[in-house]
Amino acid sequence: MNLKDLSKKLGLSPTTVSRALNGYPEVNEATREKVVAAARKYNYKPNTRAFSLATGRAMAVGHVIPVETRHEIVNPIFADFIAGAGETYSKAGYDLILSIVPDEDEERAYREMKSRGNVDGVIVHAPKQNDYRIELLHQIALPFVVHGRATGAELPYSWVDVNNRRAFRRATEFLIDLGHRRIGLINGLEFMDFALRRRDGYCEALVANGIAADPSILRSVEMTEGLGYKSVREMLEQDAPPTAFLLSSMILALGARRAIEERGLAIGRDVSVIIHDDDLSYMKNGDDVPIFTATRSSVRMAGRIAASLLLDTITNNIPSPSTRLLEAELIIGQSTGPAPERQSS
Amino acid sequence: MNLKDLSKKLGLSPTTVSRALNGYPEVNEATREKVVAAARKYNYKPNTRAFSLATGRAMAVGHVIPVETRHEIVNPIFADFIAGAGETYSKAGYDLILSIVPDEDEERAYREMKSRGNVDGVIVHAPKQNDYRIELLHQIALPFVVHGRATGAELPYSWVDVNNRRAFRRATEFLIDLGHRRIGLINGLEFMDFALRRRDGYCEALVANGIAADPSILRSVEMTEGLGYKSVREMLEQDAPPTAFLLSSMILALGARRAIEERGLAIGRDVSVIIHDDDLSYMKNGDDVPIFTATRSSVRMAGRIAASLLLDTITNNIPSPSTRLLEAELIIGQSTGPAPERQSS
DNA sequence: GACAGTATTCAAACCGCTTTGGGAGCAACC
DNA sequence: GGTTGCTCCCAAAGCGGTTTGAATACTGTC
Repeated sequence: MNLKDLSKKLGLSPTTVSRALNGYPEVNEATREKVVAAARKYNYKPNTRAFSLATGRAMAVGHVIPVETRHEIVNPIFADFIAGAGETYSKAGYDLILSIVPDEDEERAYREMKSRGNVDGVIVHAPKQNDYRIELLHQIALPFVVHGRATGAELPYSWVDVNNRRAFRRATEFLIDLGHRRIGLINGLEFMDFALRRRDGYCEALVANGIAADPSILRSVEMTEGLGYKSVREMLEQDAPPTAFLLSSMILALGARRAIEERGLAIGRDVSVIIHDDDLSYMKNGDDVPIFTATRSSVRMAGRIAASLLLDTITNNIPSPSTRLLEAELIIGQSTGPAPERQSS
Repeated sequence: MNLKDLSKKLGLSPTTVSRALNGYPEVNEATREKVVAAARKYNYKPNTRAFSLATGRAMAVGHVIPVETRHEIVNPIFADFIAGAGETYSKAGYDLILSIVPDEDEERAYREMKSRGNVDGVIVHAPKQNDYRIELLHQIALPFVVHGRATGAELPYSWVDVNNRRAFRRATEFLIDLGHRRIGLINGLEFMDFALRRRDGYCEALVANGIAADPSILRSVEMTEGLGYKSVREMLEQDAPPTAFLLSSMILALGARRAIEERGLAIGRDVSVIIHDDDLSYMKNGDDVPIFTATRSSVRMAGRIAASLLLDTITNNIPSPSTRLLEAELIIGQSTGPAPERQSS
């Protein structure tokens, strides 16, 4: 059922039918009602492609996801972000186009989205320092919102981010206040901007308390269960193992727990652990009582916020470079406790 | 840069330019080369909307994801499936449209995809018994491939599935051969077809060995870390706790491990565990040596297969209802061992 | 009753592409 | 030289909407 068919059935011109459905004032109310009723009856929906060809609006948002190289981005955190963003899009009548491409095709993917005209804007995931995409998107004039920030970008841009630096500073201070002096950090990959900010926060707290950062208890890894296990295990095998760990994600923490318990140590007593909790739907940090002490910020909520910021940008409801900094809350769980007495060796 | 502009620059008609680029024979090779060169130079890409309006092909595939009710589908397993499917789509020049909608809008979402014409086909996720979507999609004539199967569907349809029944039968038999008699099953939600098949396989093996299934050691839950923990913990607190567990996913297993170790038991010695391993990129079952004994089948691969099956269906390269049953391999890890001697009480 | 003014409706152009149905130019053939 | 058969190119008609500009019908005014 298309517009022509529908207008024929009603004995009206396509013009009038289109106007009636789109709420234009120059159509008789009685006519409008008839049209609306008929549209419902025949289940008429305007063809998206024709609509957007005519209007120039694609009614879709793109997410470009590079895959299978340095960094595997299709992960549980990403899934929750997409879930949040997707809800927002479908409420607003926008489609979500996911473009999963090999790393080397990423730039091409953005360019094609623009030149083929199948999106009105994009969300930029996993920004790195001096991320080239910000200039690229400015240059090709494709509206965008960054999830995270890209230190070093010269042009202004819209972003939604968690205050990673402050969160990790507070978490580190919390451990220091508990008497910990050797605090291991298992961070995400440090070419990612969020990871750098987290390390900065961690280092700031150490410096402020006169503790020197020790590279042997710092790791920058892909945030998988396996690497969480491996990293923590290696650190625990050192001569002076950390008494506490700061972990950049729940997934790392699951591996960390394995390593710690495997050594016969108890979390919260022998070893303290603080994680960053993205509030993943499939890996909740406990129901009522949190398992891990954590800096918590829902990535699904970040998805919702980024999506609506982008939609507002697209429809010009909002001044263009617009930003949103979310604070993570520090929630106290059972995984932290006072530093154990130092063993005399 | 659009077709008209490009053809003007070349001094040719849009017709010829279009034909040159699309490989039609009735154009001089010299001309074609000129056109192709110019297209590259000006970075011309045909507008998708116009293309698909003209051809009737949307060049896109839809995935409808209901959210936030009985069952949270945006999960790590889903993410890996999408990653696999997405790779295939982008290689073939198709877009992936993700529609994340509240449960009650799911049917409408499919109908709109059809009537708005923005996809050529869809992948059906998480089929249930007698899934209504199969009849619906037949009725509205939208090509589709099901990831999984829907027992009770009357019409034929294309699907890609793992042989869940056999996998779980073998896993159960393996445990029985090791001497286990009380084998707990933590399954996915049993309105999902895959979960039913897994339970069937499990029960078949028990029956074949003269063991009665005991409802007190069967669970059907959402596959989260938290519920894995809770389920296993409850079972271990019973008077006659299971000596082995069969778990429907790696995520459940992470919770199970927590429950088991919390009780001071050792996996593989005191308690045996077999999981179904979807080979998730972020939760690998060990690198070289598998951690858990597992029935393994890559869900990312399933995504690739389902996607190409769908594309073949859309382009009529393949007889319509076409199916693919994948066998899971049983890999032996460190989480299984002989049943401990029965303790005399 | 002529006129201006307003309320409705419609025909046609357009968005950017594909594709049908010719048509020009040229060589080969009789 | 006229017909035939190629090769190569083009004008124009869609695809299914929106939107501009104009036409028609209906009001009220003097």
